Amino acid sequence: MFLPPMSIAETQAQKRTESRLSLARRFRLCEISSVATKKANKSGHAAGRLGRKPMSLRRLAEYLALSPATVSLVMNRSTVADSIPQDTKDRIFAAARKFNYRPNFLARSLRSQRSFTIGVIVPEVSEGYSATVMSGVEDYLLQEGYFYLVASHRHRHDLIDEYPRLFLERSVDGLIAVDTPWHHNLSVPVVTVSGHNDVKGVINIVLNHQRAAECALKHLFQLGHRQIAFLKGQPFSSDTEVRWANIEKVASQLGLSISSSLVAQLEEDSPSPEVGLKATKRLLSSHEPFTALFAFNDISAMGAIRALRQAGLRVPDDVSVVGFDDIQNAAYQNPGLTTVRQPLREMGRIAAEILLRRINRPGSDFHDRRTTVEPELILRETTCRVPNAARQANESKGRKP
Amino acid sequence: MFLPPMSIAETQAQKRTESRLSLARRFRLCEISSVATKKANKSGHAAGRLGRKPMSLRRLAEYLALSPATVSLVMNRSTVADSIPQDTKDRIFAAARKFNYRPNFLARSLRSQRSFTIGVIVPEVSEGYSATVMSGVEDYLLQEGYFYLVASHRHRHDLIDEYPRLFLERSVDGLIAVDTPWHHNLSVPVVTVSGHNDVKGVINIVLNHQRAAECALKHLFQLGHRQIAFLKGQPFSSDTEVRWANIEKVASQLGLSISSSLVAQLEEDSPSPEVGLKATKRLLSSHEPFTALFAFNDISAMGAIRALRQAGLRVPDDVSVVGFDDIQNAAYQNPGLTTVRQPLREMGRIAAEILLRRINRPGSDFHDRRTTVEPELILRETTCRVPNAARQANESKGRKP
DNA sequence: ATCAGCCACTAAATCGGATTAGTAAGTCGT
DNA sequence: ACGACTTACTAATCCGATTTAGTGGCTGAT
Repeated sequence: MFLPPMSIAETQAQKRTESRLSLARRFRLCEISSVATKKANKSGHAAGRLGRKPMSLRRLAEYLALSPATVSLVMNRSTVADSIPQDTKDRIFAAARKFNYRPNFLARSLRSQRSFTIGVIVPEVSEGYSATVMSGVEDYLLQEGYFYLVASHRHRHDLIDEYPRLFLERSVDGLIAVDTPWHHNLSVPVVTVSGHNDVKGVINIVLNHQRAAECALKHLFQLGHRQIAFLKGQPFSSDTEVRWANIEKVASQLGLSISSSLVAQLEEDSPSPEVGLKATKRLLSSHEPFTALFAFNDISAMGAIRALRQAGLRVPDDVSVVGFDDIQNAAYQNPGLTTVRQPLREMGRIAAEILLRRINRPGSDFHDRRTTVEPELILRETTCRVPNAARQANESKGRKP
Repeated sequence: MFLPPMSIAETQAQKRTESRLSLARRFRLCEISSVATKKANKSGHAAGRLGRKPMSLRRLAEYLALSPATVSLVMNRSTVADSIPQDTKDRIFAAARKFNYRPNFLARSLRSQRSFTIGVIVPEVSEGYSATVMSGVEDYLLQEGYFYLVASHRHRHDLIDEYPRLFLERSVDGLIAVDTPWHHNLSVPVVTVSGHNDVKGVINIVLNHQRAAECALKHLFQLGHRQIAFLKGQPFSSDTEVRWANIEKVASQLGLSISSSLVAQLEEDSPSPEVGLKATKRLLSSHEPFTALFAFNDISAMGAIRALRQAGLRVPDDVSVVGFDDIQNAAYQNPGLTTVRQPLREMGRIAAEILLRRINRPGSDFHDRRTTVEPELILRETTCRVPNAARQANESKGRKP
């Protein structure tokens, strides 16, 4: 038996939703301690004040003239404490409240071998993609009484290797890796978001990339675009290859041919649109005409738009642009960016949910190694029907072969 | 004596920069363990593999036919171990490497009362401001061998109260609060970033808001703008009041009068430019003319630009816009956003640095309760000289009173 | 009368390492 | 030859909980 009170209640009413209970559990803690601190403050900064050591189980037991064992069992609502009369229990709770007793987390974790902490490894916290996923992860974790440690590897291989080790050393109960290549086989459950390496025991949360490619390409196709340029992701991004494979697949299904000189790979490791700008310039320098561009993400799409503008092309009149991700302010670009939305927050939430499930019921869930979420095309203002001149050119081109 | 080896080296060479040492320390750990895992893997998935329990101090001591005390002292390079002959030490290190021994963090922390973990509380992880600050915080912390827990309060007062408590319960060594109103007086060091409440014992990292106001207003003033509209921050944002006070101060120094109908306060709690859009619409509905707008942040500036466009006004030709923060893609707006840059990453780094200093040398540093960083005006394309018609109107207006 | 069973607890081991106070054996000086 | 010092360690306590295996006293059934 471990973690906050209510364990009994949980066993008894296991059918009720877990999150409900966790909320209740958190609320209780909160209520108890806020009442306690108020009292403490009134009675002349008793506890919780700088310098004063927090109440320990032993001292609480001494005060109550009981053994630490009894107090612990009662506080944790262990079944072993069933035989303890209600008024003893009440005395214990009252004393705990009075001294604002909170069990030492480290001691507990040491004993129970559970830290209620998980590690999250991302390329870079300040970047929108990771940050949004984290936000979803956090949402679920905190609700369930877990906390998380974060580390950004910034695509350095040594750090990608080292951080998981450091996390394990700190006894995390599990790990979530976001957009990070994963080869480890660790002793704790791992869930990856947009990880595409098939390591056994690791569950992946991935986007339906086939559908994503369809969203974007069908849309452009229907608008009459046939000469489409692409910004392909950086080699280190774990989505790059799958996404590209699906683009090729869908393109061939649509009968679209992809010209290799209309594909530019993003290169630098930077969260700036600059990366997209440079790639698009390379695209433009090939002088092969195109009427639409499908970017690897919204950030690079923004850079692409700038490059196109600088080259005297209008967006969308001359070139339509489709982004990917639907980051926070994609809607507020000028013009508003048409993009393939990834439900990033949800992906984070799901990752956290699956991870906790695996932590709490080890052994199960080994079947669905992959969980897929669906993209959505968000129509805004960077795409339009291919201009007449271009269309004619396209059509005649289409007729020739 | 605690934390990774090298403590002795640290004492001996205390004059050398600390970060250097920490890096060295981390490198050593890294080197040792990677070598060890390689060996382990070669000799048939010995340790580190799923299921196998990690080596403990006791078992290591047994293997060496020494007491745990000896091994601990040697591993920690305690001065007490000075008298132990080098070959015994070598045997110990060799064995530790062989079995990939890593001391249990929880046990250590429990004993030494230090968790080498700090808590970071932010309004919302996925929002650019907090995320960028966190990135700076992380940078410094991980370099120094610390990890951090994160919690987003989303401006809910109950969570702002509760999370610090939960952090303390988890024995964090210190706390960083980003853009969060702070009234607590906790038992661990606290550093706030853009916190403006003067709680004793809490150090604030703040922007030089006077200079920031000067940057923006002087710039607009020099371009001839006299009728300037303002988007004031949400009441819950801890920068709102200071910033506004400084704007008023600088405006009066410049002889600029601020018309109350040209001030709109941001209202909703959302990271979307929508908030700025709405406020700007309110501004426009007053029908009082203005030639420039100074937004509370870049996000709201983006919304403002959209609102202006929708009202048929051109940016910057009809209305100049200045943002605040210089977030990631402010440069890639169309047109590029002129803004007052806050060195957010640096603020995070500094916060972490000061926090660790206070943790490691308690009692000192109580003097400088406030550390100020400097803003910088980033000129881009959303500001220009006030148009002729407006200038004439301004001038005649200026002459009248 | 006796034995089973319950009640209300508690002693003691455990988690894994840090640290202080010692101790036994050997060396050195006088 | 004896005390002082050094060398090379170790025993024991502590950090603050959790948890198992009891234990003594009392009740009720046979």
